[in-house]
Formats: sequence, C-alpha cells, structure tokens
Amino acid sequence: MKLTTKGRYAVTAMMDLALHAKLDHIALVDIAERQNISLSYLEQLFRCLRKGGLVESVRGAKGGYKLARPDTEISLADILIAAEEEINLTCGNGVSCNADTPCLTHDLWNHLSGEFFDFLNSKKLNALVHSRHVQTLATQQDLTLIGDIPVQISR
Amino acid sequence: MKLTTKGRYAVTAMMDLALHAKLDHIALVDIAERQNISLSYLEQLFRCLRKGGLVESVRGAKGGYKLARPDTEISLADILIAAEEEINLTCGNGVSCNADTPCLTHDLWNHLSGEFFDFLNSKKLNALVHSRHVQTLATQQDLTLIGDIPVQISR
DNA sequence: TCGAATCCCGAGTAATTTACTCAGGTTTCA
DNA sequence: TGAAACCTGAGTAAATTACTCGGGATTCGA
Repeated sequence: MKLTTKGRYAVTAMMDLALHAKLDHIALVDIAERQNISLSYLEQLFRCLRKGGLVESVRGAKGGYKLARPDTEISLADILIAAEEEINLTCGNGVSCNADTPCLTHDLWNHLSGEFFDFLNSKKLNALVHSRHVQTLATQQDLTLIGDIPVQISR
Repeated sequence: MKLTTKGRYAVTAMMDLALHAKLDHIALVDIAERQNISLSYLEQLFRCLRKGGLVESVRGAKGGYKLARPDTEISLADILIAAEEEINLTCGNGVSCNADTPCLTHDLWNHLSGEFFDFLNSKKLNALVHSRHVQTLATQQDLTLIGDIPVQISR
C-alpha cells in the first residue's frame, strides 16, 4: 500500500514536462537536475512512459521529450500504470484462491481496486500542476537552475 | 501500490472472526484451516492485530480470539494499519525532498494519501461480511470443515 | 496434577522486488 | 565530425516480503 519511488518519480517527471510544455522538447538532463533524479533512472522510466504512449521523444542533439497528449487527458492512473506500478489491490488469485475455492475477500478487493482506479483516473495532470504551491515551486526551480548555469530558459 | 499478503490475510482473518462472532472465541487453527493460511503466519499477524486493539485473546485450551469492538466500528483502514501496512502514498520526504526543497509532488501525495485513508476508513467490517457472496462462501467453508472433521460447529 | 490446546515471542531466512548503475549503442544538429 | 541527446539490456546491492522455527507461558479438563 505504498507508492514506490518509480511511481513518484514518474508523476514528478510528468508534472515537470507539463510545467514546461511551452518549450518544444525537454531533455532528461534538465528534469534530472530540476527534480533531483538520476539521469539513468529517468531514462529507464521514460522508456516505460513512452511505451505507455504518454510521451513522445525526439532523438539527437536538441532532442528531448514532450507530452504525447494534452495534460487534460493524462491521469495519475495513466502515469502509474505506465510506470509499471500496478494499481492492484486484489487478492492476487494465489494458491489459496481459485475458481473452486475463492477467498473471502476476492470480490471485495476486485471492487475496491476498481474504485481506487477510478479515483486516480479522475486526477488529471493539468489539475495537478495548477495548484499555487506547484506553480511557486516550479518557478523557484527554474530560477535556481538559471542561477547555477547561466543559460536561456528557452534554449 | 499493491496490497501485500499480510494485509489481505489480516482482512480475511478479521472477516472470518466477524462471521463467527456468535461463538465465544475462535482458535487460530480454525481460521488457518478455513482460510488456508499458515498457522505460524497467522500467529504473527494476530500479534499485530492485538497490539492494534482490534482483537482480544484468551489463552490456554479453549482459548482463541474475538473482535475487541463491534464490527461496525472496525474499518479496513484500522485492519491494514494494525497489520503494519502503511497507508502511505506520500513522497516519503527522502533525500530529494526536505523543508528547503520540497518535491513537486509533496503536497499532492499528502493530500491524496488522506483521501485514500478516508476511503478505506469508510469501509466497515460489518458491511464487508454482509454481502451475499461472502455469506455463501462462509457457509460453504463451515460445511466443508464439518465434512472433513466431524465436530459440532458450536463447540 | 498432567498433558493437550492454545496463545505468545524473538529470531532467522529464502525469494522477490526495488532502486538503482553501467556500458555501450543510435540518431541528429551544428 | 563530435557533442548532445535518446535508447537498450544487463547487472547488482539493499530492502522488503512472506514466511518458518523453536521454544515458552497459560489454561482447561480428565
């Protein structure tokens, strides 16, 4: 019942993409710096996100990633599933639960799992980045980076 | 974002207790048989449930466990927390997230975690065992056991 | 009073999963 | 041509899970 860092990083990275959506493509290096995530780990993560159809990539110098769909059409559930976090509260149909002898909680968890999915699916990326708090943080992050390395934000 | 077997077993076992609440005390051996859970694992689990104040025990022969509160006052959240499943979707306040530089998702997950807790907390044990499906299963389980070992259900 | 049934407890451990890293590609821009 | 970026597969230390084991403490009933 815990969120793994993979899931959290995926959401963070997608929010970063959404926040900088006005730029053409964002390089993973930038996200790695802004969000304090290892580059190699991000690369691995974006493999999943790309396979999941959530981001599009441009290879080569000046390449990078951008959202494959408007941020109004990407939900927390989409991101977590793409990052290979199962949203799975079910009984797992293990040894002690099969067609003959389903466990007591079989239906219960199936049902709750569905409700939980709907909940996460109702949270869209645009809403997530819209909060005052996130906007403030994002601005700070951009300023900090510009302070460190004097580059144009619109490179 | 997965439920561990510990959490599932805990819920199953508590449902079993609730279903047999008319009996004075239920021995773990019975639950182990009915629900196909290893006895030693159940013992470990019930340590947690007892510490969490969800069940009361009677030691010695003819001893066993019963619910410490009416099943209307025990929620899924209570059980999962007692079983040491954290209901924790937060960012974990790891290395890359502290007071100075909170991560983008800090507030987001805190908030969602709360909502999820409320959701699980609204599911009370009495409602869980009330479903037609669970009632049927429970009856089957009791009959099967009586078939195996010819004992009175009301021993 | 003994022994079986039961709860109780701490510790150990194999398997699995997580959270990464690494060493190399390939593609594209300037 | 070379640097900047994406892309890939494989490896691995640490943490977690899902148990087991061996023993002890209590209580009932014969």
